[in-house]
Amino acid sequence: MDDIMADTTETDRSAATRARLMDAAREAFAAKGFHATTTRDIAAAAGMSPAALYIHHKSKEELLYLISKAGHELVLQLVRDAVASSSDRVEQLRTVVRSWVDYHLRDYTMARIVNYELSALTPPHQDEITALRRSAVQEVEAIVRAGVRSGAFTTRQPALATTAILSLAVDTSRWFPESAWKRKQVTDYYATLALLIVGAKA
Amino acid sequence: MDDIMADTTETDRSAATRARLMDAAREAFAAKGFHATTTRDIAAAAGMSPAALYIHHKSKEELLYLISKAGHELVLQLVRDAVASSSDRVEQLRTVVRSWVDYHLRDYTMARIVNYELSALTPPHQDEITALRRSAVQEVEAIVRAGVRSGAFTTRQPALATTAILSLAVDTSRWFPESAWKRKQVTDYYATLALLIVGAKA
DNA sequence: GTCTATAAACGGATAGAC
DNA sequence: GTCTATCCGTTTATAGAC
Repeated sequence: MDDIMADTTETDRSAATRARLMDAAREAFAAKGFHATTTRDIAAAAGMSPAALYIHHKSKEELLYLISKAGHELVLQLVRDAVASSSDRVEQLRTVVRSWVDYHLRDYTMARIVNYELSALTPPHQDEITALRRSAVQEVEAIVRAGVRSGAFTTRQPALATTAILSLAVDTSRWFPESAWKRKQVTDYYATLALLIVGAKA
Repeated sequence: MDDIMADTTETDRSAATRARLMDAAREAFAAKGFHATTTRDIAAAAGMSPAALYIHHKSKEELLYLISKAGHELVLQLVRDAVASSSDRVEQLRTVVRSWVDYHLRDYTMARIVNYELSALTPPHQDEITALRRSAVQEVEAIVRAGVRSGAFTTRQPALATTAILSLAVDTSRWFPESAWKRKQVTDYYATLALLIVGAKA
């Protein structure tokens, strides 16, 4: 009993420390970029010595990889949830854009890493993350194409339309925190624009 | 005469070398980011030793600054040319979007630096570049607002519409070179989308 | 698990010969 | 103006005490 409790406590503590380091790394990578961030920055922000970082993570790049992977998995999940939430293409697209944009605004530090730090990953990690990313994009494109087939959307450029819609969402993480707009305002507007772009029937 | 010719030749040579270094730096910064690029990378790509770089440029950051400034001035010029090209708001917006997008696709290495390496500039340089950038954005927003006033556009969100249109253009520099689309296809499509976003009368 | 200390390599920038 | 050689601060990561 004591052993089990002790183990659980240890595991929780360890997980908490790992998470603290990931949070610190995420903030720093988002603010200055991966290469401009030092392990000293991350360790200091997490309240520990640079050496302690290496007990919990193999390298600085591993931190980036874990953050990027978590962020991409979140996006993928959010897209799949949106698809599952309705069988109506208009509703699916509206939901996916609302979720994607809201996520980029709410969690713009993670979004910046997801969108702009891919090239700092090692090639194997880059490949893995790129595959996740492609899956998410293709789920959105599938909604658009299905809507076109069913007659719900009228765009003659489903692939380019998808790229445009996702560009709107992606780019928010670049400018958002400095702008005066509220999250809801941007989310609502971009969901409307997405339907306009695909030519959703009124 | 000899002196004048000699001076002119020297100046030309020097300018050419400076340009070669800026080209090399632009490619490297665009591919890997400012902080991941070393002065050795730049010098090697320009075919000279690391030390030679410092005869032509004060620092690595100065190279970034010169590239970013040139890129922003080009954008500003292109926006002003578009405004001057017509008094019709629809035509102005169509032209500015076409130029902006085409520039981002044609010169995506410069565009990446313009869009994504601002935080690597020194604070004074960052301030200067940000002012240039704001000017360009405001010129576009002025077109949209003028169009709304004249009844040519119907959007009720001119500022957000401008942000959306520019986001489409900006984000192309992130994904373009890897995609299969041709420049003209993207340029035409995005000019059409811009008019759709502002609600241009058919 | 965390620390201090440090190894080992890197990177921006300069010195001085040519 | 360009090179080779190098200075010297910084950075990632590890060693070893506690």
